[in-house]
Amino acid sequence: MLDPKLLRQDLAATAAKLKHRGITLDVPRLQSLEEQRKALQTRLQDLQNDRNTRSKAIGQAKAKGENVEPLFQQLKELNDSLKLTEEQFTQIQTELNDLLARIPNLPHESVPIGKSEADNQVIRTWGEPRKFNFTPKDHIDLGEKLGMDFPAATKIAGARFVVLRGTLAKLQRALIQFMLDLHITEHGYQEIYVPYIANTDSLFGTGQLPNLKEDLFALSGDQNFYLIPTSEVSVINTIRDDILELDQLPLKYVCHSPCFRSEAGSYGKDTRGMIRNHQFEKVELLQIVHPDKSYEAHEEITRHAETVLQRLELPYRVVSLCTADLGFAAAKTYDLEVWLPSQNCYREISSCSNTEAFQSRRLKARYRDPQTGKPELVHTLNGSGLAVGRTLVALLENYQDEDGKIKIPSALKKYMTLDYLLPF
RNA sequence: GGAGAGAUGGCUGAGUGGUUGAAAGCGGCGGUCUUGAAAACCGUUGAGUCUUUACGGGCUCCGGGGGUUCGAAUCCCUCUCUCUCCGCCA
Repeated sequence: MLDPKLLRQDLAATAAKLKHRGITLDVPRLQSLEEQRKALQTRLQDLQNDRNTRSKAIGQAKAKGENVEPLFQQLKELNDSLKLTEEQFTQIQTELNDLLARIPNLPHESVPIGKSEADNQVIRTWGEPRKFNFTPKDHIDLGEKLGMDFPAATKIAGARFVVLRGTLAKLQRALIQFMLDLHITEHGYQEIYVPYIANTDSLFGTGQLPNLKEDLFALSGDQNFYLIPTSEVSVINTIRDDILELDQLPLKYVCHSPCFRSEAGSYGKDTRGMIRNHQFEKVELLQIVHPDKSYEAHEEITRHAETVLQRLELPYRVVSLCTADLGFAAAKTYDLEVWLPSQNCYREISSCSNTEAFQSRRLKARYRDPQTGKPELVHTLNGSGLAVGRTLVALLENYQDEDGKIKIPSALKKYMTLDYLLPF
């Protein structure tokens, strides 16, 4: 959520920044709502003040044994107009809040301005795409002979799921272990295990609700539960409503979890294979930091995710998403894109974002400033380190040989204890 | 699933319709004393929000939501969560 003060004091400038994201603020409506809010709130509070002092007076009069009947009558009348004002105020406030809750974060000044993903900026490229002396197969063809079973998954659940068997399932597990160990022992993250189901407060806090409801799997029943689309939801919500001490910062968590996404609106995109599934494994990096440190942390978290690809010797590039391509909560995002030989292009495998105070404001997640003694909003960051399903895809495609064997990169040897995945 | 007990500030914990945003203790911060420290003593110490250039002032908040009342932490309804006992269970 944006700071409501921005919309009061700096509405024109804020609207201009959102324009770069392709968002048009209804400025006249916001202005009018804000004016009404202000007038109603002032009136309401005056009336409440009046009621409070008069009620206290009744208490005092009663204690002295005076006749309080006339006072009652006055207050009843006052209460009528108070009730009316309260209703009007609540209505305006709700309308304003609903509007505010749907406004995305403002892009950081360093974010390239653009109209579509075509305007994303390549920051750096690592590694050389391998030259094949045969036509490389895609992961679906390769996987078919390695234990990747889509028909079985379709029977169980439907499209956009996968069953993995044998060494391929083990390879996925090895990737998870490898990533966790790397981030824990070399990058200083604490491992954390969390629920994969979250309530509406949590999903509002990280920004999936109300705007991105369509992307979520909702559970039936009267509890308003959702499957998490990323462990970011669960991990970041551990600090909801908290006031942290300064010396607790930064908090750095690494979390492996499955992620569940409805992929509504992506019909026809990546329908085959493991690129875009309803359920996938992810190792996620989270940081909760002092506001002055968040851009430093953003570079760091990106480097941490890159390290995974470097150790696996997978060519990739880092892309700074332009204003039009930023996610709802992000002020700035670097995507990591890995080379996929079958598609002859780079594909997203990680997304590292600084949400600044956008999430923490929704969450009321704060730290105490020792100078002033006052609570201040923390900044939150998230980065995939990495999406495991897509890493598996990249591994198969980049490490294949002409016979469909897959070489295991040396970084994984300790977890796999074999040199090749062999087709059967 | 059955029976019962709870949810109050950073923590422990009192409060039961009226000057209670809340006793007391602990913790935190400031001070006195001391060469320094401890102890003791004194003071101070919740969050959010509105308004104001500021000083200040107001409003809201005692798990969430709703209700009764001139007035609710306190009474009623409801939901959530926690604890104890029984049953079931990976």
